[in-house]
Amino acid sequence: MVVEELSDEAVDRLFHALADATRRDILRRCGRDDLSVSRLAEAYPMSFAAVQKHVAVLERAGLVTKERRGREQLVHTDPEAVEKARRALDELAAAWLGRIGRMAALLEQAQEETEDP
Amino acid sequence: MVVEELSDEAVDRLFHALADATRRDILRRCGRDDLSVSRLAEAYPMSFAAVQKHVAVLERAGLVTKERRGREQLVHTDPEAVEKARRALDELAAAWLGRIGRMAALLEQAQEETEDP
DNA sequence: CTCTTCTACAACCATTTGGTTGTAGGTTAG
DNA sequence: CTAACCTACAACCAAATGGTTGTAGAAGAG
Repeated sequence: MVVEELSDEAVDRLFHALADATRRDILRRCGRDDLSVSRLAEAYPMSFAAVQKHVAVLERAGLVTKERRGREQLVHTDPEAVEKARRALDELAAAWLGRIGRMAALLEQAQEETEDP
Repeated sequence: MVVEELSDEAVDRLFHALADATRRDILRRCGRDDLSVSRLAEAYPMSFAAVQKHVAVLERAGLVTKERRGREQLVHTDPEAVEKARRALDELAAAWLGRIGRMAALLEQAQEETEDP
């Protein structure tokens, strides 16, 4: 897997897509099972078209892909997507917590005990 | 620090706040050094009031806090904020990547889960 | 005290977002 | 073939976003 640099716009789209409870729920559902858009739409108190738009936002952010299966379009969450988001967070953290030397270790080891001054 | 559960609205605010390049840059700058709002405003091609609004968004999301210092208001990023965002991502990942065994190992290795229900 | 600086906040405006309905095009079932 | 189903997309609307300017209040500097 290639470690692609994420542009500002890509990070914008990523976090924007994640900033909505319905879209996060779609990610969860389509992570467990690939679902068609209309199957998804049954789960939410909104129109089919609205769900279609949410899926489009997720797709533009690279969080899901669609695959034609007959007359249905199956949505499935990209397993690498979470890594992209995590990497974006890590880059931010590396920059903004640079003054706390401890963060370097935190990044390598991901997380450890977080309480000492 | 207690591991607080993040409400849907809190996660919304978190990711929404992160979905803007100017705000991410503010986080970086105020991670290296606490800066007053007007000092920050000098760095961006927009008005003081606009920067003030960005800081307010970050503050509502819990990513920064403001501390009065004389007539200035120093902004500094909350070192725990990145952990909150990371935890939100981890919870999402745990739910949506449950079917991919590989991810479980990654999560365990990346973050020692310190909860017992 | 007076002047300047820093901040807060209201009012306003253009654009985007999140929702709706409606229409049209493919694809499968009978 | 015809009917039913799934999807794509346009047009529209209310509300939120991201920006502006302007006014007013606190706090330091001189």
